[in-house]
Amino acid sequence: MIDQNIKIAVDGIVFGYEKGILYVLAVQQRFGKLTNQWVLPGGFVKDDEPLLAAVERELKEEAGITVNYLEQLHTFGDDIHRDDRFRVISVAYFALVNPQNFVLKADTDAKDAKWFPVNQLPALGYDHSDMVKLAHQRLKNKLTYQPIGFDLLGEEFLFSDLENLYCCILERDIDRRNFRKKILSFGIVNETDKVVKIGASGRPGKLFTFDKLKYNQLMKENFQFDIRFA
Amino acid sequence: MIDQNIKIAVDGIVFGYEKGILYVLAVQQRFGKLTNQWVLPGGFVKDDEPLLAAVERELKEEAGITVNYLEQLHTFGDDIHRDDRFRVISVAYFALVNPQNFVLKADTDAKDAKWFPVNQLPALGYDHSDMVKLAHQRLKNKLTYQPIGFDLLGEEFLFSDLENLYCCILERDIDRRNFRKKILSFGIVNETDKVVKIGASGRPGKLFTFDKLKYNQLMKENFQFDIRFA
DNA sequence: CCAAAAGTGTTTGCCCTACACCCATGT
DNA sequence: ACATGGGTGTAGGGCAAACACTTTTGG
Repeated sequence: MIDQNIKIAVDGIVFGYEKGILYVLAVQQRFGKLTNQWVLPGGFVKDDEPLLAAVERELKEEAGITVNYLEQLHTFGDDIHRDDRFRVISVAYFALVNPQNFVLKADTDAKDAKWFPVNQLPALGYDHSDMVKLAHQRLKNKLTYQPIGFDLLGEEFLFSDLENLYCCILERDIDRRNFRKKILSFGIVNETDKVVKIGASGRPGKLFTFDKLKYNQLMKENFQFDIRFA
Repeated sequence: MIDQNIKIAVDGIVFGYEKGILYVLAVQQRFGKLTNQWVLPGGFVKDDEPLLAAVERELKEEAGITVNYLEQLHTFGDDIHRDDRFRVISVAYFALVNPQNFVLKADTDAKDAKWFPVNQLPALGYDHSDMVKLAHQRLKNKLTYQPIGFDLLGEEFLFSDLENLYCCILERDIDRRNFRKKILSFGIVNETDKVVKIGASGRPGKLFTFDKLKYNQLMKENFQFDIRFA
């Protein structure tokens, strides 16, 4: 048996989007040296637990959520003192969720769980602020070449929601007509016959749904999703 | 202290390119159950060793090489029996090297170290074949949006080398004129005044060098490297 | 003079960009 | 009727794609 004394943890950077604001989920620690400090949800991996299962469990336990999209981001293990108790290597996961689907609840190790606007995030414990920075970059990049924006929206959404999401995350203006034209040309959203009105006034808009099956089909045929606007 | 009994390892997927063929580095195990089995270079992380340092050390020890490019690829830890002795999580690294820079030598744990053409790679031990597949995909993708092809070539190279590298890795034909035009338009390669002739006949070609400084400068100014040809 | 590889411009068509007005609803 | 947000078409320019001949060297 190898003599090695390193512990392994997972952490989740969970993004949520609502009404023009991008949020990140953080939890407040209840125990240990960093009590009351805000950190990312996460924890140690169990001996017989796959990494993915570990993140999913932690997100459930610490904040009561189940995500729409989850992928491995990066493993943090170059700073051997990133946790000052003992050596911990953390596998960070990038996740997307529609915040409206959940009421946050902190049950196990977390005192509190809360959404923070990305741009008003307090300094987090450990190297978690770096993780958020990296994940935020990944989100920006990935949004342009993979249809992950839909995982931040509900099942049904207005075109303006989608457009605002892109504007907000990519931090630039988008031409409404060109955007709609492009998305529709992909053929991966379906128009429903429902119309809704959001604010107090204004014309109601049609609801759309993302057609994941169609997207998967297209991917097999060398389709390339790509949104890049000036 | 947390009760956890998981070991952590690193593995390297090292690509080399020479004369129209893409190679991967593998080593033959000298000890243990998988003796004589080909696997990727790698090994356990030391308690006080950053992950990056661990891969670099293993590549040096097991094959005597130092790479041009190294980045984290993915952490393999979902299959809890990927190593059947005990639970091991492996952080896989993606690396590029110019094979002409090194004579492979296997000194420590490895019986032998050898370059295999990617398309004629034997089945590797553990889940290392999956790692190679993933790394190969990463290489193909990254080649189109980051100038990492240069890390597979020597300091000086012919334009035809670069072109063939792209052809070979992306597995499609490239129009020589359009390719040269595009690369030159980026302004990230410099023409030297040297000319060399490769085969027995044919017109000698000019040597070029990659201008990394210029590239880094351009990156700060919102430059986007991008090679995608029909 | 023939074979082999390097070097070089132009035309065409498509897609991205830019841009402004009408429509449906609530107050 | 006005304010608010939804919905729509077109013209021009730039860039990528397609394409073939000349040059230099060795045998």
